[in-house]
Amino acid sequence: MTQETPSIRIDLASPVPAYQQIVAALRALLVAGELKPGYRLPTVRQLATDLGIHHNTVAEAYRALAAEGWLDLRRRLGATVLARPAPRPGPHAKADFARNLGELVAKALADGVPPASVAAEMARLEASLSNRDPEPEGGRP
Amino acid sequence: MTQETPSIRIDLASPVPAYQQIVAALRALLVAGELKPGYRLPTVRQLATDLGIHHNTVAEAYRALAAEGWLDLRRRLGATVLARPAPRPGPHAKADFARNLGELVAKALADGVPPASVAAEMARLEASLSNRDPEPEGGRP
DNA sequence: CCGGAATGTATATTGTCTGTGGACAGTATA
DNA sequence: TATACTGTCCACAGACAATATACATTCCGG
Repeated sequence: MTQETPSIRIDLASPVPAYQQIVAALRALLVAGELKPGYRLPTVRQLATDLGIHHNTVAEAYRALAAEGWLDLRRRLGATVLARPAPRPGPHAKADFARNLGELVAKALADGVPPASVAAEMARLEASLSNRDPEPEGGRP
Repeated sequence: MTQETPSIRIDLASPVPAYQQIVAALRALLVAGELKPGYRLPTVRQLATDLGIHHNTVAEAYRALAAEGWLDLRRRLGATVLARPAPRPGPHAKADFARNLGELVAKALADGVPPASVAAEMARLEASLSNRDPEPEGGRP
């Protein structure tokens, strides 16, 4: 096929809903620029078969991403990645991130992950934040 | 009163369950060492009143923390913070943290939080990770 | 020693959410 | 135009969250 399917993995045993896992995983790829505007995602039935879930569950994830402005959903055309300008942050966006980050780190430490590993992972992400393309050029057809 | 109540805030409108918010918030305080062994947490009814929820919801959060080894629950005595050794990390602990961290950062960027702010918050936490007490000494009665 | 109050626990109930099944509607292609 | 493919809608079963209510246990005052 002309474009490789984005490698998504979800954990059906996890308490976090499947469609939310799909949203989080795809959004990470979108933010990272691995899914550029114009990209065509797999059909809901195709991705559902790959993940072993119902196509309606994938459809709900796609709808959530479309509501965020990432995707354009059309019948027969599938899901197309849009060029999405970064929105103005809401009043709580930064504070919410800080709180969730603190709780996530606390959870990792409580699970026994060495503090050095936690710090290293954050430092790795910081580095990748510096190398961000400020304006990704449009993909070619 | 002799010991200040830990300041916990939960968002009843959030889709994440209230008892999980309590668990995450208290665990962050426990990991940070702000709640030392011997500390007595508010009673389930007291904290429930403060948060505007049912006392059974707080009790469920306390039970979850007790199952993790953080608290000792006894009738009439309330919840007492225990000295909890860091467990050996499970096989997926580190990888799970890395994945969740990446998705959390992607969410923040998608919400419009400036990459510099995201990096700064992570750097701030890294610094606090260096200043950790390797072995907190037992509190005195 | 006893009784009441305080506190965590157990059970039942109600509403919400998640995932699925199946039918429907729209669109590109032959 | 006919057909196959694709996203959408509606209804249902099961699980989960939060509550109401009653109970069991423990401390304290007399």
